[in-house]
Amino acid sequence: MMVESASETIRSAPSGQNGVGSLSGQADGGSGSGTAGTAPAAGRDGSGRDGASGADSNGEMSSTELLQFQQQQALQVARQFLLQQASSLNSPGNNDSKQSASAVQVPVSVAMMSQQMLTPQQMQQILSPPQLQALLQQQQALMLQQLQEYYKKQQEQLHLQILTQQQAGKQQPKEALGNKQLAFQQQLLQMQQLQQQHLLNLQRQGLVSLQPSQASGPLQALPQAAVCPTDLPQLWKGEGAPGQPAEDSGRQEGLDLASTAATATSFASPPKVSPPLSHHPLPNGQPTVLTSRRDSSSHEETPSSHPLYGHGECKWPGCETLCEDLGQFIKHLNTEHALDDRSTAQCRVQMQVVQQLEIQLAKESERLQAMMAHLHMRPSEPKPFSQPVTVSADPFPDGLVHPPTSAAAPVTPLRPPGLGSASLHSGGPARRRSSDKFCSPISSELAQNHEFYKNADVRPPFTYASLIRQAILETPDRQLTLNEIYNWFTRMFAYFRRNTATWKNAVRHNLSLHKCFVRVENVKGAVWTVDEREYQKRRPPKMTGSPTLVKNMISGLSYGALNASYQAALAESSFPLLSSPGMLNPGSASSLLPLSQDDMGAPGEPLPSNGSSSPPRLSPPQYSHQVQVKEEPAEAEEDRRPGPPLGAPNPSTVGPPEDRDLEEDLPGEDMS
DNA sequence: ACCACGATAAACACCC
DNA sequence: AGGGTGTTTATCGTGG
Repeated sequence: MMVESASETIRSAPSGQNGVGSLSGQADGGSGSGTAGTAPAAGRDGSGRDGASGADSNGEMSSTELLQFQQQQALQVARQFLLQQASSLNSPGNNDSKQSASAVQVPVSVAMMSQQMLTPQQMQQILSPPQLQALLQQQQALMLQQLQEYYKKQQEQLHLQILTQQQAGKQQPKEALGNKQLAFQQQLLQMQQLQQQHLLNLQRQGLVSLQPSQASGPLQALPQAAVCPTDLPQLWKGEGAPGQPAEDSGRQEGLDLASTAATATSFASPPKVSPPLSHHPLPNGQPTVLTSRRDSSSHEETPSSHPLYGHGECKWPGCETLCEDLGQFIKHLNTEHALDDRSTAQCRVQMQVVQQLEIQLAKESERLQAMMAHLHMRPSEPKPFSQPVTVSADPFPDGLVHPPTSAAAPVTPLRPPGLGSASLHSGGPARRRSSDKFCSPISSELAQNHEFYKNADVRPPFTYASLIRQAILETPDRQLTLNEIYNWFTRMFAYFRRNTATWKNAVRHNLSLHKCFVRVENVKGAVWTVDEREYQKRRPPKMTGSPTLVKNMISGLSYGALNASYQAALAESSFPLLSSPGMLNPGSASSLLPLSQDDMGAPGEPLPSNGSSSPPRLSPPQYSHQVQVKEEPAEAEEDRRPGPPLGAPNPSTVGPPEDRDLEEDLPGEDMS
């Protein structure tokens, strides 16, 4: 109890009287084993950067400095994105608890209102790892876009400066001019290199901070792929090679540039393009460069515009602060919208808004097409559901769980991270019982996100019962001692490396409470086994994917009007999964062959329509592969078939369970 | 409002 | 005595 008090604030709820929030509570409170929680450190500083506005001492800003300034701005924005993301991913507890208070008080746009109570942690819980990953990717993508814009502008400016200088230079000695041009071109080159490095680093940082300990985890590949490094160069290329400035592109901005350039009197300042710009990503994601370098933050009317700045006011969601000029705005941006939970949350919300809008757009487009087709306005190729649908529908229909890692990557910006039909809901905290009902099969989900859970301090979206069961089923002989169960928890989930007292108690509680867990006296003491039938019985075979369910699933993301059609879309796409007949009677098979249903996982787990017989429920290959490779070879395999238990009595046939079996024989049927 | 569930906390018993 | 293990009860929040 007191434990939470310290950290409990996490939940937006000011009145967190209830222990609910304690999930992470003790975690951060206690210096606890910050095994995974490297992020906390990273999280904080974000805002620390400013200061030294006067660094320029000269009062004049060289073009180089201008560039640096802009780069810094851009990078800072990017950094914030990444840091926020990373820190929130890594140490929800630490981070959030501290700042949740502020997170709530922010006025936000209408859209955000609905979400404003979602703290990063909640987001975490709401979103499943793949979703989080997708989010991250999207953020990165967005960020990169921003960066690219910045860079583009910088380049344009540079070119313009060169041009204007050329003209102005008529009065100057040619040599000087030539030098200047050279210098500029060099700068340009350097800048471009820097850009690439920055971007790469940023990406890497995002990854690193996301998975500090996993240099080569599957996750890592994901974001990179998502951001698609290859895109960047292309984009940059589009801007014109260093040697050949894209003069045209620069024209438009030339106006303001010219004016601003005028302010920057000393044009020819030595190309001191900061070589010091070491881009070594710090472990905590703090680019030294950004913080250390004198930061321009203030004075200087930076010529270029800012996506968040328009009509003299800050366009940050919910913020309409008036800023006279860009410089002021930048200042404002850095102070008011620095790295903190609030910004993070807002950012995420914004992303979701965008995503949902995109989905909505796709949906509406589809509808339009259909309408037009119907009206014979044009031959419509009823192209299968476009992006959103495929997205939401694909999670595991074929059992081919797209590798959370790689699959997410291809996900274009359209991929609604939070929309995987099955995962959305599930993302929620373990306590959400709905999670169990229609989230992906725990085993497959686990297999997919094994690394994620293992390293990220995120609470798995499964119930204790599911987890315990999974732990037990993962073993060859399907039985575990309590301690082994504990170990499995800690081994598999970073989250459970923390509040041990709490969850261990919960585990014991669950073991005792649920009939599905059977204690069997063994030579080596007592072991716990799973009575599949009981397990399946536990829950109502009710989740037919009713619209309401789906609705609820996304209710957390409600976006007013958007919702209606969006939900409809989602529902549509989800139904195939949720309503599959197989789900109605998942127990049938399992009741007979408790062991064969490895991933029956949560009963509610959406299973491919094959119901009982067909094996390809969920990509066996993947599942077994992952697990095998990572942790316990063979176990996974065993899962799927009544594999010959090694030596130990088959749990399902062990005494006690047997009795129970007799008692209730046809659970499956009864249910419906 | 009611109920089922799940999470959490805590008291208690038993055993080593 | 103390810790690990089990059991049980109570409370709370969520969601149907």
